[in-house]
Amino acid sequence: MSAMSRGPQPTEMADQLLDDERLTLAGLFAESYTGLRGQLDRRMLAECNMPLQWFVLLLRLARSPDRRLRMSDLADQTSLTPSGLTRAIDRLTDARLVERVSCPSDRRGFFAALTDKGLDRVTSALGPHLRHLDDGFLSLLSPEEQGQLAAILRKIRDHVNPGAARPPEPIPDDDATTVAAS
Amino acid sequence: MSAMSRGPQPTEMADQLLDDERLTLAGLFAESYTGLRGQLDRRMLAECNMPLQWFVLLLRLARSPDRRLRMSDLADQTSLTPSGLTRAIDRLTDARLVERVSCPSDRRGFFAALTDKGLDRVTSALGPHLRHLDDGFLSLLSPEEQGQLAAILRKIRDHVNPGAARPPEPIPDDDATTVAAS
DNA sequence: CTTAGATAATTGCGCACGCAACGACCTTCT
DNA sequence: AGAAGGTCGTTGCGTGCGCAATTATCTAAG
Repeated sequence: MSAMSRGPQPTEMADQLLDDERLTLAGLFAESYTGLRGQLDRRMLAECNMPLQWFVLLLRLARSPDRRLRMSDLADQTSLTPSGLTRAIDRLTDARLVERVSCPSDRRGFFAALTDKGLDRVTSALGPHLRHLDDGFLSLLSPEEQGQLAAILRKIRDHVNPGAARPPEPIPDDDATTVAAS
Repeated sequence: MSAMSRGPQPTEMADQLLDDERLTLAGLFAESYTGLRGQLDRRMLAECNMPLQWFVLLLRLARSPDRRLRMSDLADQTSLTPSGLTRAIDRLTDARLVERVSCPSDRRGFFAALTDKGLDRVTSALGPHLRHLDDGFLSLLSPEEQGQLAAILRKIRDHVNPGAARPPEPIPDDDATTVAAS
C-alpha cells in the first residue's frame, strides 16, 4: 500500500480506524456501565440514604465467612487501592456500620467486620437495590442474555483482576489457638 | 453475636437474597469495567502520555461532523455532568488540543472543536489504544461473543442514557471557514 | 541473632467529579 | 413589546480517589 511516500492523506487511514467496531464496543461498555452506576447510586442515596459504595462494601462483608474480610482482600475485590479502601472503611466505621478487628495471625493486618447495625442496613437495602437492578438493566435482558453477559463479564473480570476470583481464603478458626509459640 | 446459635432465623431470608444471582451479575459488571478502565487508563498514560479521559473526549470529537460538538451533546455522550465537562474541556484547551468556538445560532452555546494538534494526538494514540483493548478484553472473546456483548450493552445504554444514542444532530450547512478567526 | 527485603495498612498531597447556585440567553404566552 | 420560564454553560464548594512516601510487621538469608 502507501509506502513511506508522503503521497496519500494519512487521515484516511486514521478515519478508517476512527470507525473501528472495537471503539464502539468499548464506548458502549463505558456508557452503559457509567450510566447505570449513576442511576443506581442516585436511587440508593434517595431510598436507602447511603451511597452505592457503602452498600457494595457492606454487601461484600455480609457475603463473606464470619462477615469479615481482610482489608487487602476487600481492596482487591472492589477495584479500590489500599488507600481508597482505608478511607472508605474510615467512613463506614464512623457510621458504626463496620469495625476494624486486628488480625491475630498477622499484626500488620486488620479485618473489616460488619456490625449488627451494618448488617441491618445492608439487608434492608437489599430489596430496593434488587428492584433498581431490575429497573436499570435486568428487565431488558432475557434469561439467555443474562447468562451470556455473566459468562462474558466473568472472563473479563478474571483477566483484568485475577485476585478478585480467589477462593474464600484460609479459614479463621475461632477458638483455635494455633498461634503456636516459637 | 450468636456465633453458635443454630436454627431458623430472620437472617435466612436475607441470606438467600445475599446469594442472588443478580447481585453476582451486577458485581461482575462493576469489577470487569472498573478493572478494565484502570488498566486502559494506566497504559494510555504510560504510552501516550495522556489520561484515558482525554483520549475519549478527543475521539468523540474526531468522530463527529466537522470535528466539533456542542458542550451539552458531549456531556450527554460521556456521562459527565455539564460541570465536569466544563473542567475537562478547560484542561484540553489549556493543552491546545481543543478550542471553544461560540455557536452562531445560539449565543449561549459553545462547540468544543478539535485543533490540528488534538487530531494528531488522538490519531497517534489510536493504534496503541486498540492494542490495549485487544489485550484487555477483546482477545478473550469470540466474534460471536463480541456481537452478543455489543447487542446487550446497546440495550442497556439506550435505556440508562437515551440521549447518547441521538442522531448526529442537524448539521450546520455553513461554509467551513467559520473557525479561523481569533 | 542480625540484616535485608517484601507486605499490610495508613497518611499527605493533588486532582477530577457532582451538586447547587448563578448569569446569559432563548422561547413562549399574553 | 414585556414578563415568565426554560436551557446552556460556568463557578464555589465539598467529597472521594490514586500515587508516592511512611511505619510496623513478617519472612528469608547469612
